[in-house]
Amino acid sequence: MNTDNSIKLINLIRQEANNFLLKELKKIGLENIAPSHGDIFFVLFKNNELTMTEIANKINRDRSTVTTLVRKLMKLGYLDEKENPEDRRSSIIFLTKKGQGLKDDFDRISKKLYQMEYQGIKEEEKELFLKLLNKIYSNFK
Amino acid sequence: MNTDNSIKLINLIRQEANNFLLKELKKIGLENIAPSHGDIFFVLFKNNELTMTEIANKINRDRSTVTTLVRKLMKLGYLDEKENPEDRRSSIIFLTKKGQGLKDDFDRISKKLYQMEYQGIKEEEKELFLKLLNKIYSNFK
DNA sequence: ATATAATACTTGGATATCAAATTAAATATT
DNA sequence: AATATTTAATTTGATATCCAAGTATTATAT
Repeated sequence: MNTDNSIKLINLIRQEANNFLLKELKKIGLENIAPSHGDIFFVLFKNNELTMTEIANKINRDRSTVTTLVRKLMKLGYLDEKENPEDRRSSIIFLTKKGQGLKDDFDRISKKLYQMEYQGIKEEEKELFLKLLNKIYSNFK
Repeated sequence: MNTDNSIKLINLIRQEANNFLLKELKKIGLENIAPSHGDIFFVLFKNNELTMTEIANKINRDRSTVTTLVRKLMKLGYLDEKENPEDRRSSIIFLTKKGQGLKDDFDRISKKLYQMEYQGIKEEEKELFLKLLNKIYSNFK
């Protein structure tokens, strides 16, 4: 066999993980939301303040995409922006109180996701799996 | 550590694999094409004739999505349809000569993709990797 | 000091995608 | 046989996404 179905499986796993996350986000009141919105929360929990371009780089999306994603989260009251004193072309995006309030939920959901993912998989298998994912990713870059 | 970045890596690998495929498809004259279009070719190489619903199930897309994807490939001359004698609601989709002509290219590209993916990875590692992908997928379903 | 280039972001246009509604045909129920 | 339900496909409407083009600001080069 020259080929296998690993890429197909990767696509399927991604879909299932996304569906899981969307369902969990819905439970905490985040509706009509894409996984990319979730990614934005994650990078802001970690970094507090970021420009549009920084967010785009961290979540691997086009800047114009991030514009619309962030605008939506602003409209919903989870994010806000302020002037960047160092560069008037850009503004700084940050979490509002309402946005910060979701951190515990996100941590919990994230934990649940990985518990589900690795159910019945031994620690050393998991480590090899991660090693191989990293290797494969670098093979493609 | 409760969590890792495996899902993120899976997303990144998927993106890179998609980009690779889009680039390769462009080389053989298939432009403005999505990976899902490629998936349709693959299932038709394997099955010759399929209804819209059958294609949708095999490529894991909504039927309305498949409608537009197939219409596009028809307009480009790669696919055609004929009446389904068993059910007048549905029609049967099949590859034209032009579409069939892409089979060798697809096989070559597919081979190239997996060679790139598994570069520097031992056979037994690859097998465990596939086992784990299957396990993880079933964990999510 | 001024022109040019680079950067940050937005806008506009296109497509993939899905969900919900619609239409038509096949199947099941009464 | 008449009606109801299910199914196949499409249409409609919405959003995520990208790319290309545009605007404004900052950095660099002449």
